[in-house]
Amino acid sequence: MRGEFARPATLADVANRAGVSAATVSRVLNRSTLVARGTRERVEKAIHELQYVVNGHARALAAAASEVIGVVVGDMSDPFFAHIVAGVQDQTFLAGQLALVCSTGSDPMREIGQLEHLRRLRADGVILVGGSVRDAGHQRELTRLLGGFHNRGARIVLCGRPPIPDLPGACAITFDNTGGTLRLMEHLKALGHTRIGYVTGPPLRSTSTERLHGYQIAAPGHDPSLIEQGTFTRESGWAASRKLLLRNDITAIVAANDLMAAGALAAVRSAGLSVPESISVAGFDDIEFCQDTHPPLTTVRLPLREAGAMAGRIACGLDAAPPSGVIRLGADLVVRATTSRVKA
Amino acid sequence: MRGEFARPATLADVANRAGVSAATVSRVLNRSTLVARGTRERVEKAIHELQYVVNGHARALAAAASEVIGVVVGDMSDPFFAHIVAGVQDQTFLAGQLALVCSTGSDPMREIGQLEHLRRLRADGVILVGGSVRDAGHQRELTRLLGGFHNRGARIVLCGRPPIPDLPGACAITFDNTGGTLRLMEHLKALGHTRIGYVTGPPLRSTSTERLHGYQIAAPGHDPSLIEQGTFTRESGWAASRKLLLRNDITAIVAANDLMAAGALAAVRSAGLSVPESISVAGFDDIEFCQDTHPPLTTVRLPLREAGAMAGRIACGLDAAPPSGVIRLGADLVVRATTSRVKA
DNA sequence: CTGAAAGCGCTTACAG
DNA sequence: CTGAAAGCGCTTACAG
Repeated sequence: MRGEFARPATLADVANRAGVSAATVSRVLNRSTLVARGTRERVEKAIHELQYVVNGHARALAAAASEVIGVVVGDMSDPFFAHIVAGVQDQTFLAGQLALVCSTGSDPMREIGQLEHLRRLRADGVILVGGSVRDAGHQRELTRLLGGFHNRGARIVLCGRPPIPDLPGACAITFDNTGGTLRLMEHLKALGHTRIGYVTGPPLRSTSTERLHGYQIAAPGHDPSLIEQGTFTRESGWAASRKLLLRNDITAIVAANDLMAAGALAAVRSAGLSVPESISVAGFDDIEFCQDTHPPLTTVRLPLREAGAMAGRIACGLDAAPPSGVIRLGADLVVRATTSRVKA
Repeated sequence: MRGEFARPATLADVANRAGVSAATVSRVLNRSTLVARGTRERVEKAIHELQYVVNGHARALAAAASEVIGVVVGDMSDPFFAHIVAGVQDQTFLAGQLALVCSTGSDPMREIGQLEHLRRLRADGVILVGGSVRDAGHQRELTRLLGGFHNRGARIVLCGRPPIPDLPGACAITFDNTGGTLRLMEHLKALGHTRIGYVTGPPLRSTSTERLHGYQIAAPGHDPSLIEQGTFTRESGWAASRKLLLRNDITAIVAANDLMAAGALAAVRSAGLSVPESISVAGFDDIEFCQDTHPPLTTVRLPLREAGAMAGRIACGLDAAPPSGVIRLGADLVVRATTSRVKA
C-alpha cells in the first residue's frame, strides 16, 4: 500500500511510458481503428502496467458525453419503482453505461431539482419513471428542462407515464392503466358486484387518474362517495379501506396498487370480515408477493422489469425509439383468490 | 423553443454579463464569504437570467471532487437492497449529493467492475451494500480498489457486510445476522421443534454464512442434511423447501430471508400441509409484506432503511464514522403466525 | 497511421 | 474584496 494510489495515472503517463502522443492513447481508448497494431499493443501494455483508468469527468468535459444515464424515480422502497429500475440496470450494464438513480421521495415536484442535477452531469440519457403530475407550471418547467436535454442530444424516455405533446424528441413507454382497471372491474361485475369501493392513488398523478378512469367508466352508479384517497402506500390503503368499510353496502374494494390492496386485506380482516367471502379485494401491478398474501391477491399484471429494460435500451441508444414515439404495454388481469361471486 | 438551449450558459457567460471575472463567479457559486454584497447580487442576477447550471464534470475535474456517491447493490428488485437504497437516497438528497446506484445483478464478482466505473467518476463516497464474497482473490482486488478510493479522500462505507481488516479507512455497518437467527431458533426450540430444516443463501457470502452460523449453533443435532441451498429468491426458497419436505421428520423450515420464506410457505401448501399446524415457517429481514402473507410470517427484523440512512450520512460526510469504524445494528425477533408449538 | 495544439468549463493559489 | 493565469485530464479537428 506504499502510496501507490496517491495520484492515479493519467493519459499523459500512459503516453510517456508507451512513447506515443496523448492523441494516440486516446485513440486506443476509444477503439479507433486508425492505430497501427504494434502501437496499439504498446499502449495497451502501458495502460495495464499503470493500472490506468480514464477520468470520466475529463472525458465528459472534452467529449461532451458522459456515459451516465439518469433515472428519476419516486421511491425505491416501492416495488413498482424497484422492478423498473432493476430492468433499467440490466441494460445500462450491458451498454457499459452507469445508471444515476435519483429519487424524488414521492414528491413529483422534486423532479425538477433532480433533473437539474442530471443536467449538471450532462447525462446522455434521462428516464422519468412513474406517473406525471397534472400541474401546468410544473409541466412547463419540466418540458423546458427536458427540451434542454434533448437539444444537447440526450435521449429522453418516459417510463410509465404519458407522452409530452410539446416534446417530440421523447419516447414514452406507457402502461394500459385504464384498460387494466376496466378488465378488473368487468371481472368483478361478472361476479355480481355492484357496489365496489375504490382506493385511488395521490391526486393529479397520471397513474392515479388513468387507473381511476378505468374504475369510473365501469363503476356501476358512479357514486363518488365510493372513492377514497390513498397515497400508494400499504398504510394509506389500510386507512382508506377502513373508511370504506364504515358503510355496509360495498361488496368489493379495488385499490390502485398492490401495496394499498395489502392494506385493504388487513383492514377487512381487522373489521372482522373475511376475504373473499364477505368482501372481495383486488390490486394493481402484480408484484411478486401477490402470490403469498392471504388469500392470494387478484390483480392486474404490469410488465415492470420489461418496461425498465426497454427504457434502458432506448436511453443507452441500444434500441431506437419507435417512429410514433410511444410504446404501449399491456396490463393483464390475474385472477387469484381474493375475488369471488357475491352472495345472493 | 428557438434553440435557446443550444449551448448552455457557462461560467464565463455569467462573468461577462455581471462584469466580473470568472474567479468571482466561482466564489459566489461556492459560497465563499470573500465577495462584496453588491458584487454577489449582480452575479446571482446574471446566474438567474442566464439560467446558468454549473457543469459538474468541469467542477469535478478542477476541484477533484464530484458530489457523487456510489452505491453498489446486488439487485434492486430484492426489497433488502431497495429499502437500504431508499435510506441512502433520503440522505444524499439532504446533502445535495447524487447517488449513483450500480447493480451487480447478484453476481458479487461484478463488484470490481462497478467500482472501477465509480473510480472513473471520482466518487466522493462509496457504499457497498449487502454480503461480501469469501474469495481470496476477489477480496484482495476489492481491498486494492477501495484503498485507491480511500487514498483520494473518498469515504467508504460497508453496509450489511463485515469490516475489511486491511482497510482501516472504511466504516462498516453490520447486522446481527447470527444473533437474530439464534433468537429465532431459540423461539422454535421453545415451541418444541427439534428437527428444523434450513434454507440457506448462496454460498460464500457473508450474509449467508453469518445467518447459517446462527442456525448451526442452535440446531439440535447438527444434521447437515437438514440444510438446503437457495439463492435468496422466492423461487429458490420454493425448490429448497420441496426437497426438505421430502423427508417426513421436520416440523419447521427456516429460510435465510423473507423472499425464500414466501417460497417455503407456497411449497408447504402445495405439499398439502398447513402452516403452522403441520409445519412452522420463518424468514429473515421483515420486509413490509411479511404482515400480509398467509399466515403472517414470523421473521427477524433488520433496520434496513435506517442502515441505509446511516451509510448515506457517513458517505456524504454529514456524520463521522465511529472511532471503532464499526456500527453494529440489532436484529429483533418478530413472532407472527407461521410458528407454533409442535404437536405431541 | 501519428503528433502538436487548442479547447472543454471549472477552481485555486498567487498577487494586488 | 477582486482578477489574471495556470491547470485539472481528456478529445478532436488539423496537419502531415
